[in-house]
Amino acid sequence: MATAYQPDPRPSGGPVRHSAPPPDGWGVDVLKSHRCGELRSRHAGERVRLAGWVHRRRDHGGLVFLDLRDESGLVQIVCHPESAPEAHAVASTVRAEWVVAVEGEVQARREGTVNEALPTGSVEVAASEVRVLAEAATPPIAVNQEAAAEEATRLRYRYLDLRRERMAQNLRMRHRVVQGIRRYLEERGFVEVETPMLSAATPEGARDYLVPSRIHPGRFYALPQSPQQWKQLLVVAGFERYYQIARCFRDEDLRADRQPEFTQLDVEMAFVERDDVLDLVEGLYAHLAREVNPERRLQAPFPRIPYAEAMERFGSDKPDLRYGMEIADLSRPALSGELGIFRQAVADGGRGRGFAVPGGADTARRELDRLTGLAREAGAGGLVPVAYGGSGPLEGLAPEEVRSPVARFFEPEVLAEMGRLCGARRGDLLLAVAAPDDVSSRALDVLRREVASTRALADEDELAFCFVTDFPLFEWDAREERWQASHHLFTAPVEEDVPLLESQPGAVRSLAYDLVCNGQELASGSIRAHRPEVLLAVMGILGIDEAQARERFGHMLDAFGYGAPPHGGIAPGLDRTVALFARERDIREVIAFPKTKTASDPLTGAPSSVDPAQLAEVHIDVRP
RNA sequence: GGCCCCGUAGUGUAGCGGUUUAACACGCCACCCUGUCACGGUGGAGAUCGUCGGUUCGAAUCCGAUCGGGGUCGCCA
Repeated sequence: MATAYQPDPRPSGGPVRHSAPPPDGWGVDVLKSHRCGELRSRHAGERVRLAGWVHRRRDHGGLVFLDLRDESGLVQIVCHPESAPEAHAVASTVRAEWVVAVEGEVQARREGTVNEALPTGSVEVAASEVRVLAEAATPPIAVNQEAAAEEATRLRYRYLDLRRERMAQNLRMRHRVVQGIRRYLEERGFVEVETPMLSAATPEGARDYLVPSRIHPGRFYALPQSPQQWKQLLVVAGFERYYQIARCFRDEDLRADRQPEFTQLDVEMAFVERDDVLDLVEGLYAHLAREVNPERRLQAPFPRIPYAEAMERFGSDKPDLRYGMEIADLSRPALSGELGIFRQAVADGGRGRGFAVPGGADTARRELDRLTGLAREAGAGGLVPVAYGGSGPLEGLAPEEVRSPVARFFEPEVLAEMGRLCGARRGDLLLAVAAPDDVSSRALDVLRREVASTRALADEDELAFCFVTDFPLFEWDAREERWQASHHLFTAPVEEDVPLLESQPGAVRSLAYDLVCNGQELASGSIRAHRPEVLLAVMGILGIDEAQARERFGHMLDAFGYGAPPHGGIAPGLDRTVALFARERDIREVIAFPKTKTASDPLTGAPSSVDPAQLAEVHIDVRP
């Protein structure tokens, strides 16, 4: 498929709208007495001055209609050849996207000519004067319709793309979300503090964007991947409730939900425990959803699901809770059959696990093959489908009522028991795999999401938030054969697991948590290890001895030595949050000037080559 | 970095070895049109098919390289 601009999936909302229309005269100045979109029947008889872009022209030879568009919306201008010949003559020459000023009288439209689809549709402005303020070349992408356009074209002419209703609405949505965040946090005593963009490179985590130093030959600043250390230092400095809407940079490959620069709502709080942070974020998102997405359903309080439970029930640490299909352990009934794969899996420390697809019994063979392929790609040896015929509960299942390639290995009652464990009824389809837990989780997660997607089980009008908690503190990096911090290295372990630090690092739970909505991770955070001895113990597991710790994190350890309050925080991704509320699946649709897949900007040409003299100043030789 | 998809008038697509003078829609230009609102009607202009190279009697069409855009795995919280 071409990489085309997808049609806007949302119901068409007419012209650009504001949550609260501004009062009359908001935009009063020399050129404009009113804004196009605010004119209503009550303005009939008023003389107005308007200015904006020609959205569309309808030339009847005699009469000419202009749809005039400004930030507030559209209004129809009518130009009569008899009563205003000069205005009519100018109107006959204007083209789409020309900028014009109009003076005229607001008139109620006569009966039968009212346009119900337009907020201003009950009136029109009879022009006495039309002035051209700027002509416009024919735009390479149509501003007045939601037509497809190549991503590169959209970005090269982003200023035109942003004139279109969808993008204009998305950026206004972003503004409203940001304002909502600021108001919410302001009411709760948070202080917004800026932190440096030029800081020190860190070997951990993502690749840094580097900035060469002119004053220090051979040295580099790094753009922040996040203000992590700064925010903790601010808390140590006595700012008990800090936040920042911070730009972050990561030099990694791009995705629909990843840009090289992106925005985080960075939050840190002193004297808090995990639930204080979660309560705050829950309140914030419930507040934002009510404000910008009042039409969508939301369940509060948000479920708080430990990581282990999320993996067990959904095979994922970012479960989509909008549909059921929870995973069940099928090992016990599976072992009573003759099928070798289940016995083998259990003998190897794995299990038989599966879930039921409601109404899936009629799934075609071809589709089952495709799902099997997906399970294999995820590492499973195969997929065991069981289709239960008829309707009603799974009692008294006859052999001919079960359709499965493995039916002959099991008594019908055993297959029924497997179905019951997944909550299946007749008419449903059981999908099961036999594998180690990490493999079955991965495979069943893929299948769950695939089935939900093909069967359209996820309700787009629902916002199913949840928190996932108690992540493992470490994860094993098989390639480098060492433990890595699964969140980041300042994350505190769960207190009761501290004794396990030495003996079983993999079993230590952390006070890290994620905010998840509709299967997407929106935020990540943790309570921090603020006691130097715990921090050093954690670093020890990560292979950082005290000397190295002093070398690299001495400033943090020093700071924590001068009276660090217990603290923690979270960092929601703003771009993802806005995309969620704007019902967009690509964060590029909610960023004014995003980068392409190859991290370049077709509008400005960045990244560009620079003058050799400029390079010499920062002591850089570029290899040919 | 690996794999996959796409690149044809301004825009989006069709054409996928030879009756193609490269088609269609929107847009654009001209003329007509006094109640339209995705106005309507008639006519017209506009493309060496991303670029370079190869195969072939013949290439938009097949092959290779390259550039650009997108997806995905790795990477990334």
